[in-house]
Amino acid sequence: MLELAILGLLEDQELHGYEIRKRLRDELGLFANISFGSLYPALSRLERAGAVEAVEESGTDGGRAVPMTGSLSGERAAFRARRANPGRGRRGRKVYRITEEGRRQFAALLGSEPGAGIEDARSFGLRLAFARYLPPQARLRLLERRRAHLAQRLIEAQAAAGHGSRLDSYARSLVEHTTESTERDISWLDRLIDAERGRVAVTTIAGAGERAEEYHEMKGRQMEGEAR
Amino acid sequence: MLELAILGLLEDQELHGYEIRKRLRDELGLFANISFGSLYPALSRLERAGAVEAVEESGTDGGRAVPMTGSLSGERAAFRARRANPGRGRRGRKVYRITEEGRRQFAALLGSEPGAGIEDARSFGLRLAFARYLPPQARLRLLERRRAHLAQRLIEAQAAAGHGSRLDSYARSLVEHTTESTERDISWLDRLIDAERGRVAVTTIAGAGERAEEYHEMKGRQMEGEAR
DNA sequence: GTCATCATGTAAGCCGTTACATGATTGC
DNA sequence: GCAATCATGTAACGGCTTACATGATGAC
Repeated sequence: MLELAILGLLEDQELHGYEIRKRLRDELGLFANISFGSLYPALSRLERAGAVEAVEESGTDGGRAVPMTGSLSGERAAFRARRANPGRGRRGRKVYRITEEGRRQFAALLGSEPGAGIEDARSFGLRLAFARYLPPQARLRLLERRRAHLAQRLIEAQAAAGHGSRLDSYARSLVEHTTESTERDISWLDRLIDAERGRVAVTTIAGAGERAEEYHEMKGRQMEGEAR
Repeated sequence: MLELAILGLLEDQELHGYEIRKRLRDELGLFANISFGSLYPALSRLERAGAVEAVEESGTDGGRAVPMTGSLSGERAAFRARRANPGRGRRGRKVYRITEEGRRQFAALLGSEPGAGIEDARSFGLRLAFARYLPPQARLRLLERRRAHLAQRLIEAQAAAGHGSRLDSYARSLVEHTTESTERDISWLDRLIDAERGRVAVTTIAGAGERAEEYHEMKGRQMEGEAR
């Protein structure tokens, strides 16, 4: 799961560990503050598995550069200090890039159905956040599976509320609020599913089936207006 | 955490493991289907720690009885089969009752602030579900802490959304939906906090401070209309 | 008598945490 | 120079999961 998140962020640009943590927290809101004790070992595992590699920081390396901190003097100092120490620009900072093997692993992780098991909110959120790397049909399946799961939970909750279950006001308030949230989640998913079905129809008509590895990447690059 | 949930359910009535699992899933909606591999070891730990004890099933034991399955012939068979085998009525079913020590541990667990750490949704939900066993002031603190936590997350999310963070439509939809949900959670908490402040004011005027061990228990029993 | 369900348990392992330890960079 | 923050890592452990194993009860 964490590895999926890391690979997903690295698909987009090169990053170092500390920055990955920040993105996960601030940008996606998933893994509210993942701990370093998870993050760094995960990066090591990925590196050993050949999914990522340490790279020279910034420069003319073709990929998107590591974001600057905003301090001019600091960046100059970093430039001065940079040596031929793989992945260690600005001494101590280890920048990772995803490999081809890593992209394969990412696609596999992203596409794999969590075998009827957990299917929890975090796992879904993570997959949705990276949905642009999923083929349209898989995207639709992801949304529909989540919808079905929530609808099921709703049914069970209503069944339990029906027979007996004398709860005090606190527990009742909690259950009711949870139910409302779930209903809103389902409406939201319905909207996403609708939008997605439209897209799938268009794609199918155009003749492009479930084949390619990346989707809407062009669009993504355009949105950023970055040199390439 | 699981132990808190178990003790909380047992505060109310005697139960066996399988039934505890069902309650957690159907009634509270927390721990969607806790696994037996967690549940039974947890019960064993609690028993070893003297927090719970196996008891004779149903009969005239003073506590609330284990719920019947609804099958008359089955219940008669269970009665016939019952022997002096601690906690094993209906052969194979092990019914637990909370002890005085268990009540102390429960109060301690319930009241303890999760040291600035996780403070996650599940932990809060669990504590709220058992809020009636908390002194009014502690109840208020629980709600306010949760509110503060969510408000903080909201601020951080907005800060991140402000500078940069070009997300694609999927990630953006996820972030926006999450933000809306958080805002709704906060409104809900505000309502609970308002209601609670009223109660605290009344209690304080009446002269009852933060002392007793159980609250609104009378009310709870009345609501159920059960023989005692 | 047989099948679904109820019921309890053990073993291995995953995925994450906290606590600890270290050092570079940068603002003041 | 000193503190705050950035940055990387290790060790121990916590809590829950899956998979496996077993057996009783109850409906038909």
